[in-house]
Amino acid sequence: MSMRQKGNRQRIYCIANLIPYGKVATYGQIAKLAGCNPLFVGYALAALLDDSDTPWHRIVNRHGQVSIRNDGKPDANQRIALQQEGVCFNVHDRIDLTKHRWAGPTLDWLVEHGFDPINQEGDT
DNA sequence: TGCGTGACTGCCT
DNA sequence: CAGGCAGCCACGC
Repeated sequence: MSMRQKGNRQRIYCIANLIPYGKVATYGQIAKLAGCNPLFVGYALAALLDDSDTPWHRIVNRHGQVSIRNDGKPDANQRIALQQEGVCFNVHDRIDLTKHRWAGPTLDWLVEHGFDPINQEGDT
């Protein structure tokens, strides 16, 4: 696996790359999958370049809103990119996570890539 | 070589 | 019900 990197960032990127078109994931969701704090997810994505293959624009905060950068305002381009994928924003500039939230990778994928399935909420 | 920065979330008071 | 605090990886200068 190319994910043998000890850094959680590589994991975060790998998971982020799985987010399908028209779907969004939260920092906490990615964090739990990667086995690290949500804070690191933000840190990791902040280091991504605009030309990165990682669909970082599909990752929003737990309020369903576009993340706010150190500029003091959300990246309008992120919202536009999401809207182009069919993601709708509410009156409060929020995404309906109950409709657009990514269900997450399959258990097979987790095992295939050496992730810890036990860490996931496999409750019934 | 060491320190500060950097896109968040959940629990406690 | 709302606000504040703690968590701890990787990169640049």
